[in-house]
Amino acid sequence: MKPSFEDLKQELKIKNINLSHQRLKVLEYLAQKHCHPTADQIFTDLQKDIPTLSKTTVYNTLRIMIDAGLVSGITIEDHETRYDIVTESHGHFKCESCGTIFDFPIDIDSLVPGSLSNFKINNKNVYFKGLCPRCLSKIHEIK
Amino acid sequence: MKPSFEDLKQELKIKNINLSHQRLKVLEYLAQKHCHPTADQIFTDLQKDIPTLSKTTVYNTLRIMIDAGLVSGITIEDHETRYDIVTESHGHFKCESCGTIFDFPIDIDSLVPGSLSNFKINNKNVYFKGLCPRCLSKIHEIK
DNA sequence: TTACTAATTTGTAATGATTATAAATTAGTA
DNA sequence: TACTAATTTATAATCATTACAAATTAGTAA
Repeated sequence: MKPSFEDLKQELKIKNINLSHQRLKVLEYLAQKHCHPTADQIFTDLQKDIPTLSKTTVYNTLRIMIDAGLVSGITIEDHETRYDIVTESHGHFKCESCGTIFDFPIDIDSLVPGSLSNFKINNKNVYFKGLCPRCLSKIHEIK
Repeated sequence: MKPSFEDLKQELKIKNINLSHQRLKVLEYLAQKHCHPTADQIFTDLQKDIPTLSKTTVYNTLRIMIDAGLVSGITIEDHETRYDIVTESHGHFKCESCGTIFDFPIDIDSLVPGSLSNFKINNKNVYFKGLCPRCLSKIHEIK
């Protein structure tokens, strides 16, 4: 269950982060679209609302949100980071054909291996790669 | 258990990939050092043996090995790929302080979630981030 | 060996995401 | 209203990776 935009605004206030117009728009975008956008996608879409928007601001804002723990950045190859409102434990599946990222439920906490008992684990990630149902069916059509 | 350098050479022969000097050196490096090096680390170290080595060759060779299924490239943030001889299922832990990557045993196959039943999964990855024991003890020393 | 062809390597330049920097703008406050 | 700090913006820099084309090397058949 994703936190609502209102919840997120609350969080920022608590952490003493100013709620500027640009920051709110970026956060709203992430809260509403659950599509794991790249920084560039966020920039391009928000530019329609905020014509003066700068890409640097998008990057700055994402950094601030990540540091505040509201947003996570995930990298699944392709040297492009995708951003996501932080939610409960889930895995990511990236389609190698269309690039879409899908969430899937997984109990990552049950994964804790005994061999890391002396490590401080801050962050756990599970990601799979392959083909999504839509791209699979396209391949069948071609054949 | 990592495959031996001889096993890997065998694999390449079977796949009809020429065993050039440069390719063998890259493969040998990965088979001997289990340190998940970056392309740049491989290049810098091998340059001592092969002064004429080009970084492009390192990238080319890694691409060929990945396509052949002998090597895997992992990206854990930081927009730098690290390379690794493909072995049985294991997770990766990256220390956020020193950057070292540690392997840990984990049964990734048991993770298959029912919600991905219509997806074709080619690749499964588990990575954690945090602090390794050595960096943890350094922090304690400072305090 | 020699000559020819294909594969490989190399160096340089291009790409593209991200970051650094500093000036311009905006917000907050007394 | 004036001042200060925070934020945004535009531009340039960085850095891993890729594209490309020339140079080298290897493989093979005469």
